[in-house]
Amino acid sequence: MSTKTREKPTAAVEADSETRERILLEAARLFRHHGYVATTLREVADAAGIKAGSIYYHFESKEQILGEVLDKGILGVIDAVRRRIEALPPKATAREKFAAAIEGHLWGLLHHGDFTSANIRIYGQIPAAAKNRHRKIRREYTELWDRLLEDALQRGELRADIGMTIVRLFVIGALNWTVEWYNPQKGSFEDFVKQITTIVFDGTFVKE
Amino acid sequence: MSTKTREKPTAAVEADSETRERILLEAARLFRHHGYVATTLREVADAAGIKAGSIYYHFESKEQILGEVLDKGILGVIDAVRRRIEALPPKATAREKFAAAIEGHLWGLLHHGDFTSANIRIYGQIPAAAKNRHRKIRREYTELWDRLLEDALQRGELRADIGMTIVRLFVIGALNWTVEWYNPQKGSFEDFVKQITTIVFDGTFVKE
DNA sequence: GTCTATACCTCGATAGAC
DNA sequence: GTCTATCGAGGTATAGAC
Repeated sequence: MSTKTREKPTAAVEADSETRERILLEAARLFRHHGYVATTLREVADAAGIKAGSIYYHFESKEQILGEVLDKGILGVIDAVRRRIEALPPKATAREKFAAAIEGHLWGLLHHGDFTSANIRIYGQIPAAAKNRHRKIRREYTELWDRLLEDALQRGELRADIGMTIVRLFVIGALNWTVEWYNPQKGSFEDFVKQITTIVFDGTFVKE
Repeated sequence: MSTKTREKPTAAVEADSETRERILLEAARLFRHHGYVATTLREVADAAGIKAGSIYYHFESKEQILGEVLDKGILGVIDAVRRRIEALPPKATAREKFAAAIEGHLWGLLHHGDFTSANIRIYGQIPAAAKNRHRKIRREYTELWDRLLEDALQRGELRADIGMTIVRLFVIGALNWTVEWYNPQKGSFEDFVKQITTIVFDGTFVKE
């Protein structure tokens, strides 16, 4: 009984348990479609195949679940954008960098749809405490875009007759909202990105 | 006691009472910032300067208040767009019509900020019954934009290499989201409209 | 690690006085 | 037309068995 075979050290890595992940996944989906307050922990538990009380073994509170859902939403996007920009050759143009950022943003956004949509939809409505925690990470992300725009402006690639801040707010807002209407059954993702990128760079109307 | 002076006929016009309007206004503001479910009728009553029970003299239920808030949000926008398009001379170009629609949309949107933002933020999260009532009016509005785009395409003013539906979804989504970040203290409304319109028509980057 | 049972709270809505 | 008082339902969170 003492020297039993312990084949795998099972590495004390407290890898996220499967149940815990399922709770987050279902919470994101329900937050997205019904809102944070309207979603009950009984619903989340039900969707995850457990009972409500069991949630508290994995999380301290409903608000903690909210926090992790919000994190997953934005971190997935940021990561995708950073990767694509870093993968570019050093002498890439501002336009190429900007295109990489758009593609990364859309990929991260649509790839984690429930998390990103939940983030976008409910961010304006969450408790102030949860909002404060996320303000910093959001600001870092906008600064990343501002650096891209600043670069493009100095190289003469960005239009100079529109405020940089308006461009950033308009573009990120427009990209974010695509998660509300994007339909993967109406064409490939690559094609979708191409069209959105074209609109952002060159607009929707024929040059006068 | 019978023939008492009744000076003003007070016109049986059941004009929206002041209290009723105040309830809608505060409800819109609270729905916008906290969501529909998170907002309690006690909060609404408090903000409107009455007690919770009194709300039921003016409305049958919380959901009825929601319906009227959603209506005000979208009807104000539709009305502003229609007016501006109808005010154009008959031989206006598609570009001029589209610009008028953008200006009207932004004006209606930002002029009724609490109602339109509440509409946009919570539409994805309201009870199915409330959603169904509004689907029709939303569809009529998108058809209005589709006619503008169809016209522009046939006249060769709209780019032909981007799907019309994508353009409509992207543009309306982008415009709607401006209510989340527009700051009237950072320039005039006219200037704002001009910049947004330029981006939509001609994009953000210098022509290659 | 998940269950049942339940404490405690606040919600939307109603009834009836004024 | 607004008030106070209250009902029944359903929320988050906890305690303790298994």
